[in-house]
Amino acid sequence: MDALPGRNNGVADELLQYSRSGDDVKITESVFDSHETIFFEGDPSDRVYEIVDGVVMLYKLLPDGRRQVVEILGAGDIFGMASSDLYDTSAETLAPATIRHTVRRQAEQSEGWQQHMYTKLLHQLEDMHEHAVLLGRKSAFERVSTFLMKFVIDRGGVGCVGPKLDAPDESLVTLKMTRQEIADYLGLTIETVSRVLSTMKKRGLIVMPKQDRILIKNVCGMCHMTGMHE
Amino acid sequence: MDALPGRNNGVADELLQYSRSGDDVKITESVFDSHETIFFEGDPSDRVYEIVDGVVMLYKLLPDGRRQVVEILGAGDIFGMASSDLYDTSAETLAPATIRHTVRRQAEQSEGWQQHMYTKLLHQLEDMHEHAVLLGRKSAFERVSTFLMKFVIDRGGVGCVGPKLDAPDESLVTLKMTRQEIADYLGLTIETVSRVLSTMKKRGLIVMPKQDRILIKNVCGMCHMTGMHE
DNA sequence: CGATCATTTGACACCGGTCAAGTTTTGTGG
DNA sequence: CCACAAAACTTGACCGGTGTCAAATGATCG
Repeated sequence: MDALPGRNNGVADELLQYSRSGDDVKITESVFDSHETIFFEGDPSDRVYEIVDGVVMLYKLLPDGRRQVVEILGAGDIFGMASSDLYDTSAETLAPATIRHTVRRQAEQSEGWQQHMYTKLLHQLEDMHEHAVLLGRKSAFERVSTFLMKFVIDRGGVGCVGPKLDAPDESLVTLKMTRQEIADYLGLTIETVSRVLSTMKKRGLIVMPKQDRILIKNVCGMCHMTGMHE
Repeated sequence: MDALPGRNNGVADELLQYSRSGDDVKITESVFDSHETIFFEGDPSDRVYEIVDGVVMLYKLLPDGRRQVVEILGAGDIFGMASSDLYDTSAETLAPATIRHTVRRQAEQSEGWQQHMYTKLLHQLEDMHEHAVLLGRKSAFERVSTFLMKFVIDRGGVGCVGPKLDAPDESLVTLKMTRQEIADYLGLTIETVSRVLSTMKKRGLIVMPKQDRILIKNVCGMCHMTGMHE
């Protein structure tokens, strides 16, 4: 999966910028492989993280093992803030990632940082609102369509320009999530995700040259299957 | 529905406290009846609101009318912040409410306000994570149980003390939402909510002296049906 | 090339949605 | 306070979309 389009995939300099107000603030940059755990739900929330590059998912587990992926974050996004002294989710990379971290207490003492967080958290909250609609009210087909559209840049949003006329309206999406992770994000089972993709293939809506490459043949058509248009 | 337990139901003085940094900041306090709309999704997001008293829901609609209630807010909670210049949800009172508002641009210019928002938004985000688990992974029975437990103060949380032994572990909940609103919050239909409550009644888990009064006969037992314990 | 894991596909069950009555509650006017 | 209408809620019958379980197929990596 490529970094999510839409906002701040630029240089990740927020921690650097805002943590300097203290005296000996240490910023550490680490490289993670794909599917490495950064922290677990319930761990002491003593660090905040910023994604320089890569993809990270936040998820929660129920005691019987059911999992819900609650957020998918990309370059420029920040995570690890917590309202208690424990993380409320686990964090795991979905793709190789470069991630900076610093001490949460220090970051939070910086006024500028908290102001920056205001913007970041608002975005995250609005994304969660949208995702709640998906989880609570959309069919399996609509969920997968919405998911695929997330990775099509500059399309499907409020200011969607629509397809260029008399040109194929295609877009190639490269997934960096397994079917299980997609299912856990969309509130479905792995089998349902697979079946929906197969149906889309059968109907000529997508082509799948590899399991993790999906060519959307008609972006505008796909967009109208998300339940969000018309 | 009573104000949600758990955090900041005290005096709502945040707007007052933090908006004073500008010179002629105007704070307006209004009284709303039950089921009055405060703003609609897509309206210009020029005000921020603080609940002094009452209950407010935020919801989103799909074009075909499907509705998802994404947040339920009580005294001390703040809403109307937006990352764009349009509200991403509609806001409507669930109970008679006293609500303060001020100009968003003015509030956001206040450093202290943004810092305060950091804490507020973190809480809201964590609530949304929890709600995503409910919407994505819980059965109808678990959803309704979880919903009812929201209104039982000091129980079911991480530090749950459990029931007092040799005493009935009861709790009376007064709902301020219609079945339709509960359904739209839990991602169910009105009929399913009704059926689950009837089943709980049949099993002696609850007593319903009125449609909006639910006496939980065994809080600890109810808590174990939320899917969150063992 | 074989072992292992991920994905797809099939058969079937069942939870929760849909549609359609009933029933209870609420609100209004006399 | 009652009569009536309207709204909210409950209940039943039925069905369809997803989940479950199992097997087959395809991908990946020594």
